[in-house]
Amino acid sequence: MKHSDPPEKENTNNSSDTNFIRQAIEEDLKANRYDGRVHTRFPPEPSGYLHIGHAKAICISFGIAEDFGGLYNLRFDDSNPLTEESEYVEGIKRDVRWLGFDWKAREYHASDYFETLCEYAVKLIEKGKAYVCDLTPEEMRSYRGTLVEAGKDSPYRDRSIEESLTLFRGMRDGEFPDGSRTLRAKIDMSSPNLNMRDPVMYRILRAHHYRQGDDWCIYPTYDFTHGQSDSIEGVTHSLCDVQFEDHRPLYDWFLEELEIYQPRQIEFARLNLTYTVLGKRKLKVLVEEGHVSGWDDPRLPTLSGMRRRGYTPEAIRDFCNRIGVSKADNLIEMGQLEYSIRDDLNRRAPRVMAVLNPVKVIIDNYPEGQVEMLDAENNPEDENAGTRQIPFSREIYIEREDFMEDPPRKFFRLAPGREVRLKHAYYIQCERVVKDENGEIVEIHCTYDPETRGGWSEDGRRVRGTLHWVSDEHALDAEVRLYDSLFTEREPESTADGADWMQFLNPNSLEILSDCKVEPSLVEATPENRYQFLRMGYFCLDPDTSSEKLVFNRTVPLRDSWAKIQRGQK
RNA sequence: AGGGCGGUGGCCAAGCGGUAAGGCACAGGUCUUUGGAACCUGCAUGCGUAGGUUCGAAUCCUACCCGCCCUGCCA
Repeated sequence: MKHSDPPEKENTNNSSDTNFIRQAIEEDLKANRYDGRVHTRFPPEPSGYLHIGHAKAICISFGIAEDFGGLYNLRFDDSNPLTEESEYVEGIKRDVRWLGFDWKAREYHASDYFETLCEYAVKLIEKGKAYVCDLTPEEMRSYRGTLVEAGKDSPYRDRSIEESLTLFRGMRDGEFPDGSRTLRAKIDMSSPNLNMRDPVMYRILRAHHYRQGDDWCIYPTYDFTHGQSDSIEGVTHSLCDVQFEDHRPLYDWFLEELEIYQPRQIEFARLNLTYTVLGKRKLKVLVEEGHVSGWDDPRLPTLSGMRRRGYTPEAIRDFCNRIGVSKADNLIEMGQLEYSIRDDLNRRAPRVMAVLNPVKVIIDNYPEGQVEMLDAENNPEDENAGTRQIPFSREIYIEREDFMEDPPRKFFRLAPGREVRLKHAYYIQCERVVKDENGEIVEIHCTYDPETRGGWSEDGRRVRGTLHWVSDEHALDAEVRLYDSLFTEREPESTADGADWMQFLNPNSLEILSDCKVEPSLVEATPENRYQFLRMGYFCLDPDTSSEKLVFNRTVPLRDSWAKIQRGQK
């Protein structure tokens, strides 16, 4: 792989082209450190689904490789048979592919290196750098020492090489019970870096591995697997979370003692997002305890949830580019993510009309039984999007909140005596309202001006408000699901009083509107299509849709300066 | 308390000894057949604090303060 040109800038509004990792790689290239190669990897454990934090990591590792004309691997770090399943590897692959990355044939599994890893272990034993230890887990913990006190050498530490070799073979051959012995690296029990205090390399564990079946009863630990896997794959730059900074000396120690190829590890800060949680274990709790409907619940920051909600891969990648890369702790505001999805969908999503909280409008002077087909542009941001025809008739629905009997100043919508424009249709003026016995408005009677077809008048009359609407007779019924943040706290995991994050679950994170009216063109909607419901936000069809019922998810509302004005008036 | 890593506006983030980029948010305004979008303007005499070096410091030095991570046979 020959490197020549600096990374291309695909977006000038980001700092990704100058981040410290790219700088380090440029320097390595200049120094010809890896023969001009750039080869990265993304190493998930198949024990859960990917979330937006993983998307950041993927965009960094794969994005850098792409920009430098290098290669990238997708490797499953599957050294713990207790938590891993094929279902997750399939889910992860689907999500990475959806994000738009193609790892070609470079799909690897650390479990495929088990035999090699075993040979590595034997080599370290032979060098006197590893030993079989008979300490129980409790004993090992007490021998380890504390953050401030050195640990003590295990009584088995000076066992002969031959004995350790025999014992390790016995471990592998299933001669000892689970957990009875471990293979440990012989490093330094007094190291201030706890990872260097004779870490465990192998454990005895009779568990079925989703790929290796029952071939093994010993499994390597992550620390004895990860670095060597990168080495075996010829990875040049192992980009990871800052939490592994402390492990780097250990990985380097293994690689040096093993005398094998050594990649360069560079750490960056993981993503944190306001009003949600991103820990894999926490997401699992939410799913397993039924607080959400599944891993793809649209309220979750999982990629499958975001996909179902209507997020596009382009928006997610744009977001990842915009937030930058550094080592400092960060908490990105949800608004940043919303900006990226709105920016993308504004340009691409066709506009349609849908009334979420319908109230009937009767146009008294419109001929009964008449139907007109009106031209409507599909997307004012895209000249090539074309137009469609929408039916107009005497009885229509408008948004309940677009009418007020006694409106405040600055309310530019429908009210008694007021004239507004029906988008793509006519000007209408409110004449009177009909209420039911509870005082609820059931009908708004209006008159229309036939001279304003298309929503325009020759006389230069100015109309401030424009409403969306759907024709009663032609409308499709739909359910619309509105989402709010999953948590009520900006940082549910670290509030001032240290309360448990679960208590901040937002009870109103899902609002179901079951009596919505949408324009007829939406019969053709599929979950892949995203729409702007005019003035309401961006929506997409949910897979829960059946032949009886259309179901839409609100991806994100439009920015709403009217809501802001209202807030200011209160 | 030991080790590792951080601290630049409300949230991110450039900056690499020559006098604080950019984005999001926010505030005004223009325009508008979406109260959307777009466009314009404003938004750090200041870079955790205190000293020092220098003609010149966010950048170098010293001390201190604060935050995060590390005591699984999880990854």
